[in-house]
Amino acid sequence: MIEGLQRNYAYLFEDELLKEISEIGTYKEVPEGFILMDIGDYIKSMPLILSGAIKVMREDEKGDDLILYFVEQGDTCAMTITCCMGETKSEIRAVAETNTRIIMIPIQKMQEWMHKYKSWQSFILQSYHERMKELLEAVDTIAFLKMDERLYKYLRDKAMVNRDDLLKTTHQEIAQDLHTSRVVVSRLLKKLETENKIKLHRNSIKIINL
Amino acid sequence: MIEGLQRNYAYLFEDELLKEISEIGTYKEVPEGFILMDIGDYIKSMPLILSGAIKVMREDEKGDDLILYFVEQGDTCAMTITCCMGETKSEIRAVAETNTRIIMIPIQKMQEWMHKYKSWQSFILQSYHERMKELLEAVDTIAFLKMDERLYKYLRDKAMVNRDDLLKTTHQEIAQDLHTSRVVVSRLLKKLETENKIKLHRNSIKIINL
DNA sequence: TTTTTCAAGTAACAAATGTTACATACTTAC
DNA sequence: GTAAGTATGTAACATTTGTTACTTGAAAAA
Repeated sequence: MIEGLQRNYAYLFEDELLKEISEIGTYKEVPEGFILMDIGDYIKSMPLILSGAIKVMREDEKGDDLILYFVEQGDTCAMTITCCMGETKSEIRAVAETNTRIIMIPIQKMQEWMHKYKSWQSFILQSYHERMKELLEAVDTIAFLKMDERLYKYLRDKAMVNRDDLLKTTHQEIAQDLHTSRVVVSRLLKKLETENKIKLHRNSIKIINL
Repeated sequence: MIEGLQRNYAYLFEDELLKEISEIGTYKEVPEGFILMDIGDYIKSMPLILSGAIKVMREDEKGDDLILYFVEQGDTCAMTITCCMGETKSEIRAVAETNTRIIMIPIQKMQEWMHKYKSWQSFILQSYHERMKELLEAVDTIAFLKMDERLYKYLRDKAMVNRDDLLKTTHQEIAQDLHTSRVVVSRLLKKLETENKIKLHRNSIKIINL
């Protein structure tokens, strides 16, 4: 368990804190598609990602989704911090994009360490900063890009966190993530194919020149 | 100077911290339209709002704006905290929506107080939480609402922070805030008027049943 | 008063996105 | 094998949003 911790967090945290994390945190492996946190959940622990990736989603009144961003190893979910601090409900849904290994830290420790370890405090504040920036990037994408650009960006981001330029997915799933319809996605994917940016297959999409 | 501080922050901070704030912070009055912070600026102090309101904006590659949210008295700009902590550039533009009174806190103190005062640490984290929530609400608005709904929400929000149901503004200004065109705004305003939600005049808009 | 400037109204059209309906082809279950 | 289910392709059309161009009317300047 401690090896993934070493690899991703050793340069961030002092040894004593790393030791505490490995003693107190609970190691967890979750499969692709696993819902780590849902909208309205009360959060009692925060995840440190050892490997894999997490998809952060927002939901509209009708229950339809919209992807905000992906979070990768070495990161945590800043919305969790927010929720833990304020003891409020989650505003987002976090879904494992790939098989993912995490360490869960209970919120009491999280708060305790804020005072005890300067590196932990920096990490928490830094995480907030990162997530704020990602949220702003999500705003840019949604507000300023047209759907074909959003789609291409989504495919590239997804390929990136999956470390694979061949995406196993369907047009329907993509449409759900982008909060649009399957027909629109098919149409724009076809366009991207004629532009030689992707290659379409059944149940998969290959990204050219990732 | 200390009176606005008392009114908005006395219940949040211990007396000693309030005293430090009033000694160290610099009082500032800025007029409507004043740019408190621009994209790319290096931030050396953070503002505590005593009265008034601030409009937080994002910019696209072409230099066109988009409003994210309004910040009111009793709040601070969480993006500032972010920037101060990380010593990075501002990601947003902050413009005084009304005449606004603020206290500026230099970043050294800001960090020092994080360790010294528990109430300050809570305030900072709480501010992050609030701003994160507002950003998510902005995402909802941009991603899930149609332009007429966004427009109506904008008008109501603007009336709220101005504490006036008669808005002094032009269609052009609204279009810039919503990242659309004047013609679109005029069209939808007309529609809102026929729905008896607003009343249009030259250079002003009256909100019915605010 | 006359002229100029600015805000707003509106028509006509273009582009982007969303919707419905159906065809086709691949995969899986039987 | 055949049948059923699923993914994709595509046409036709509706709606929303963006753009251009021009008009009207109010306010400000001359």
